[in-house]
Amino acid sequence: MARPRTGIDPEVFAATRKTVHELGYARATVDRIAAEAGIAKTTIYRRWPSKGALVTACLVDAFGPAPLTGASTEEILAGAVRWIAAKIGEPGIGAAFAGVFTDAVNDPELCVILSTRLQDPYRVVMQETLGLAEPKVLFIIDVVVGTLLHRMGMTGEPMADDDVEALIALVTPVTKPAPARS
Amino acid sequence: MARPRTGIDPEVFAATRKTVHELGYARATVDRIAAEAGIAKTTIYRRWPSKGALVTACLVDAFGPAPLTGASTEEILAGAVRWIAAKIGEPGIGAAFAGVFTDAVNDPELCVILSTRLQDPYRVVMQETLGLAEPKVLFIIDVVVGTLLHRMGMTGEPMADDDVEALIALVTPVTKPAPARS
DNA sequence: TCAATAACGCTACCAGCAGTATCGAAACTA
DNA sequence: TAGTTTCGATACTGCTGGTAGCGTTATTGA
Repeated sequence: MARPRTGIDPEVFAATRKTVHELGYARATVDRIAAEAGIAKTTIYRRWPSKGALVTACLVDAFGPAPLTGASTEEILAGAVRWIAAKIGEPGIGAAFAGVFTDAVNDPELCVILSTRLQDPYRVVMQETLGLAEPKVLFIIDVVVGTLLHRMGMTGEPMADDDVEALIALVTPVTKPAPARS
Repeated sequence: MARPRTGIDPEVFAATRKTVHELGYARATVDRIAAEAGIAKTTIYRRWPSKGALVTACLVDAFGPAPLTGASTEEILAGAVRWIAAKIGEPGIGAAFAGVFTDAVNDPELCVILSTRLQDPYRVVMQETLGLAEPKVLFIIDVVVGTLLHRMGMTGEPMADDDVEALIALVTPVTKPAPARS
């Protein structure tokens, strides 16, 4: 093996985040990201099949493992919501997330990548940690992530803390067996 | 005045919905929409400033006035959620909505159009009918629309009825003055 | 030390799409 | 009939995602 696939990935991810933060997802062309990272565009396409896949990998790298800690189910969920809200509020992350999500709507291949690489790992861990069935966890993810992205997309700003707390209060009852409906 | 600006708008909207339904938002090019409507692309750009503006106008036309009827605040809200969920589930509507929303994330001008023409009218009516302050209504819209679009984008299918009911149960407490938080 | 090899940089290129410009034709008005 | 305004058709620009080909560099392994 020649030229070891030098661990440039972190630099590419950093360049992706910076470029998306400065220019937005649409104007963050692969050319610019490559230039920012100091590599050639072709190198990016040798490692990721598409722009969406690159940004998805960048998001996976940026999010890291979910901090599912707490004394109770409520605390664990609350911590997870605050964590994802903070992550989406980081420079470039929210715009990148909304961008790939947007692209994925009409790109089945990217949709699979997004579900598999980004959503599924967190879904599985949440099912195990919270002891909930898959449909409920999927519903919670829809509500939490959908709300955060909608706010981000409509206002351009991440959701304020008190609204995040309101969101936590909103989804907490879902974890309980009988959602107190008449 | 010559050639009366014949009311072709309905046909253009129908062509837009059909094309987006068949091809998705990204592949629904303005050329194709114009061809489907039997008019020239230039005519479209004489009436709407951008593709996003066209689709937004198409959505406004498709949604129409919100049916805010019911005996109580809860019933009004529940009816509104079922209505918007059904609309987003209609062929082409959900994809079009997700598409413009996506485009708007990195297009400030389109963002303004989307907020002004589509969201604001419903927000104002909801404030008046439900007797709620603007931040609360915005929060409800974020939760309801964000959740529906996230489900649509991730699965490609509209949200099932029982999940819509769960969503209604989720947001109903927000309308009450003291959200039952310790 | 010296090939062989694999990944890289560079340049050029293609295809598709949003949006613009131009001009002749049609249709309505007065 | 003359004037006005919109429409259709065509051609074009600019940008972007993605691909191809080729020379180059650095590492491996003998």
